[in-house]
Amino acid sequence: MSSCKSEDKRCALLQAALELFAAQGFDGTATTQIAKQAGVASGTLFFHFKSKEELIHELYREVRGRIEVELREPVGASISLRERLLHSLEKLLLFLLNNPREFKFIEQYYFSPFSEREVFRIEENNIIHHLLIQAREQQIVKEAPLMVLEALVFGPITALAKDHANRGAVIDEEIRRLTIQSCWDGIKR
Amino acid sequence: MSSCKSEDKRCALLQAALELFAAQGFDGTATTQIAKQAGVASGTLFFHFKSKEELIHELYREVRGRIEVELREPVGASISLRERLLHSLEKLLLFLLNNPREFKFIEQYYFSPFSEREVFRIEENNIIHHLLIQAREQQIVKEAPLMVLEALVFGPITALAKDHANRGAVIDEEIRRLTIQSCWDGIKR
DNA sequence: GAATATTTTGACTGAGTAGTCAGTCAGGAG
DNA sequence: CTCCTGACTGACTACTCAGTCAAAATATTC
Repeated sequence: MSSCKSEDKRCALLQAALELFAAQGFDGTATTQIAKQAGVASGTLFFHFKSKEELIHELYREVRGRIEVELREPVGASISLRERLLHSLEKLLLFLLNNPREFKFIEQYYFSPFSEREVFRIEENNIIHHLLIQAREQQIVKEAPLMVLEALVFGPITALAKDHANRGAVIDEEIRRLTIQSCWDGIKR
Repeated sequence: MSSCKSEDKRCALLQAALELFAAQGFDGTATTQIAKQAGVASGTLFFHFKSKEELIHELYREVRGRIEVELREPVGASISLRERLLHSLEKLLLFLLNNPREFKFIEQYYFSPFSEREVFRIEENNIIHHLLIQAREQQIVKEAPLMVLEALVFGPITALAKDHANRGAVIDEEIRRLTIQSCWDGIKR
């Protein structure tokens, strides 16, 4: 925090890793390449991170933190639960569309053997999770297991993000609106 | 088909590759390990497949073929379009739940750099794709881009399959029914 | 500004990998 | 019986890569 030089290099390494991992995958990206892209020597990576695996976990934590911040609701907004939920879903979708590298990295992390050690889901511990529970309690959405409700809202959103990140599909305002609205139609009572 | 000795080893290699890839990923699995698991010499893999990459493509084609067969509808079934669609979705979900290795392999393939060369989607060229188009023409589902309709049905299904394959979530009959029904609620007019 | 602590460097190591190739051997043809 | 074919073998090669380390550079303290 105080000394900037050191934090800068660490940051540059995480940034470079994110870009390369998204483009080439974890195993397709050598640590030397990450260092090169970050503009540091190959050994520096291992000063800041114990191993390549630790770098990946650390990067995951960092990205996940950014998503949580992104979804954080403005205080004092007293609109309806339904509105708040739809708004959060829209924000999540927008974030994933605007940050395809982050999305690709996270999907990769989720399917990698790492994720079995360090538990993960975009879904957990975020506002949408809690909004769904509340909405179910208040009987404005179906009385279904949380797993089902989450699949019904996160599934379509990640499907669109996948189309965009991996195939360059253009997802305009209209498509986003239609999808989010239909997610609601799927879960509402 | 006729000569068994040769086909057997090729088959054993594909089978071993599927298991190991699902458990350890493409890069986490050495060709020697695949050969060992298949009970053949390391060189045999390269007799049947030009390279590791070709083995992966071949395995993908094989798995995809099996899914297509699985989803093939019985002829002469003259139930409604809605029934046929829901039935196909249920069959897809069941297949992915019953074959987590196939699911993991396919997801991995989709996110790997390979898929950019050899185009892929579970979605394309299958019955569900065509049923959705028909249903939209007949105005029994929403007038939305196909991408949206597909996201709304494949998204939740793959989300559940993910929960099951990667986290061991138990997806019972009730959960399947609820999810498929809700997918319909999401797309119906 | 000397002494000490932190950070950075890049050549190096050793483990492991994809793919090769000279040779084995069962079985079919003549 | 002899020759041939081609699936199969496994030791081998050329190479890559994560991680190390001794020394240099830079920052901090007294």
